[in-house]
Amino acid sequence: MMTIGDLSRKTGVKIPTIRYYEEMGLVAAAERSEGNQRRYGGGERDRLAFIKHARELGFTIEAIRELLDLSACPERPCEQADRIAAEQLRAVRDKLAKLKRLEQELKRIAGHCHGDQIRDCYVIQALANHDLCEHDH
Amino acid sequence: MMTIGDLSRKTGVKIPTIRYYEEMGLVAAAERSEGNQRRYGGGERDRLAFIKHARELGFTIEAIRELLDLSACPERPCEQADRIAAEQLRAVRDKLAKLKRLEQELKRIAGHCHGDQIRDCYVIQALANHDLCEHDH
DNA sequence: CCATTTTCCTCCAGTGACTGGAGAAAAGAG
DNA sequence: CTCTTTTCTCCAGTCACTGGAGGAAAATGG
Repeated sequence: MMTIGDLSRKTGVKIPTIRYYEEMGLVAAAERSEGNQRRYGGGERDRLAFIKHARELGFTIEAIRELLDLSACPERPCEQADRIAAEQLRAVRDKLAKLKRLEQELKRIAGHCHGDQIRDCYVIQALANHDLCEHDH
Repeated sequence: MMTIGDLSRKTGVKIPTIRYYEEMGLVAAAERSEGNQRRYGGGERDRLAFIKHARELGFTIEAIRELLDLSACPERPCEQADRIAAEQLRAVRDKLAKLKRLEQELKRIAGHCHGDQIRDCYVIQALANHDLCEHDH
């Protein structure tokens, strides 16, 4: 049996975060030692690793909850899991598209300033006047 | 003089957000009518448009505060403004790089599932086993 | 066995940038 | 004057943590 510190070191998930996941119901309330300290087995380590991986891929807590519920039912169809992953891919692509537009605009704005003083600063001017932008955002 | 609702419609910034910006000190505390309602002039509209534009480009409130302070000093050098914009560009590029990696991995994971049941679902398996990933994230 | 250090417990507040609801007061229209 | 719309303040919630305070349990060293 591991302490919460052991589990934290093994998974790279911070201790308060583990407790937070417990509070959110992503991991079951842990067994306790005589002195009321949490004790974990290998199953919890795997579950936490799953959660960490999903978080790194940007899944929300809610999506992870669904994925964990699904993974407990091996005989169910995997449509829903595929749907959740596809949805996350779409969300990431949306963000990517937005960020690419921002990058373009910022690159233009940041590389465009040839003034010395704020008076002539293109950064300030571009922010003050939306018409100086090439694309909308 | 505009009411807060007029200002909101003209700039596209929601009323509670305008009040929030006032609380944060991005816009000065507005003049008030006899009945204690906020009243705005064209200067505030321009300032709010500046803030909105900067937020759309992802600048933090703190960065915007600095940019606004700078824009009030036309004779100062514009190095700092350029630095803030360059820093934001860097932040956006960092996020872009991370998201691109996520996109790759999610695309691979989401497009890889040929099972019918959760038992064989690649999405679930990939999340459970980090070794199935091509890159780190 | 005891002292010290490390780890753990719970509770609570803060992050960033808003967002929205409750309840009351002011403004505008007819 | 009434009715509706808008505004006011205050406060709580969002998301996913993060960290501090104050105290108890566990591990380590002698």
